[in-house]
Amino acid sequence: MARPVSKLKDIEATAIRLFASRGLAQVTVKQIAEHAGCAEGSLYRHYKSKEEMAWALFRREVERFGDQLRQILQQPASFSRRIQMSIELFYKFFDEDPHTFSFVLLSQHDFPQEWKINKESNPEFLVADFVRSGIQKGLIRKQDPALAAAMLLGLVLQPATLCAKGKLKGPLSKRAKEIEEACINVLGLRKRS
Amino acid sequence: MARPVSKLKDIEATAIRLFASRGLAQVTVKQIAEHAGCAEGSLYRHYKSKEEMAWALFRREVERFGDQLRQILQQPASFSRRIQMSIELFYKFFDEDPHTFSFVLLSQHDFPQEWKINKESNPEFLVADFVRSGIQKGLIRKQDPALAAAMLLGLVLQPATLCAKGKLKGPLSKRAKEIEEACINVLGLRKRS
DNA sequence: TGTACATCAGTGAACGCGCGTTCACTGATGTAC
DNA sequence: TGTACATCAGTGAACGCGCGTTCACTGATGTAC
Repeated sequence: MARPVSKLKDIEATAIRLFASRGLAQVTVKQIAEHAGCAEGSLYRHYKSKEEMAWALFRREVERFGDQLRQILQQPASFSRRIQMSIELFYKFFDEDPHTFSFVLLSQHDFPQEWKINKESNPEFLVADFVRSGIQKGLIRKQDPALAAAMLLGLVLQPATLCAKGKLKGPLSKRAKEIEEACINVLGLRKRS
Repeated sequence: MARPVSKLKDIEATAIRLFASRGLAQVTVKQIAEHAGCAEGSLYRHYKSKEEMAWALFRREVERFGDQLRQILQQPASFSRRIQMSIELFYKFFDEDPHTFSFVLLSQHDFPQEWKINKESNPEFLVADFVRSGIQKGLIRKQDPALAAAMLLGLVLQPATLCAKGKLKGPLSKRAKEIEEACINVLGLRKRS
């Protein structure tokens, strides 16, 4: 029999919600405790510091997404089909849990230690590898994989970011088709691949 | 005869440099003063607070860029030519003053008051208007202008952001050609326009 | 030209608030025997 | 089954550091007459 469920989940969910809406630096431990309905000290039963908690949450969520992205990109489906599924995955994540996704998108620049994320689970690396393999197999136009990956990321992330800030109307899943097409155009996908 | 040049320029340049490399919240007034070679109190001769200074610098730089972008987009040149010039402008700004540009790119999410930027000088609005006019004149594929503008921004900003973080090799101006092509593909520019 | 005053940027010690963090205590639960 | 002890999450008052900001003072320059 496990111990009764702790307040950890409440604290984490609250922190993510507040971080997403106000930004890391503008959220105090006191506020997290108040909104989560617990004492300020509780946070320190689970994390060494506020900073460590934020980083742990960020990393966990990026890797959770990255793991699923890797599975999709490694499937034996066609190139364009894998692009389609990736974008659908992305927007499913976003629409299902906008708070978490906003948190990740808006606070990425607060974590200089980002590179510590496992390479296998890092979306940036995964996309670059995917592009590289596409070029190598002659499926897409010859180009710099790093730059192409950056452009793809921008194409997908920027609408999501504006959505998170309330500047673009959701849900994002409605936009998947258009963005997918843009990705294919940018990569210069040859027909029938 | 004007008063001798104050330390204002030093303070601003130093602040921008530090903000760009460590992030707004991680930079203290003490550090700015030390690196600028003046007393902590000096900052308050020119700005009400650290926060106000950061916002003023951010706004000034965005509007400075926006003003030039507007001039380009309003020129009587062809649609694709205006895209080309816009991207060149963007990367010229970046390459000429990477600190300032990194500061703007990396700290955008720290300013919820961003909407206060004059509409005429706000790159986001300008791009959306440009797309709208292109659709109206039948020069590009019919599409949601807000989404298309978001994608264009992402296409241009993401490589710059990765560059600012040292994840993509510069100078960006070398990449202008490829990114320009991507923009044209995304918009679905009809031939001879 | 000289004198008196106003203005303003710079100084740096001092201040005090707000914040993240600590810690002694509590009570609930698991474990050993 | 009962008893004694260990473990652990939660509590909230207290702490103290670091930070942004203030303020009385200085000296340089501009202005009035």
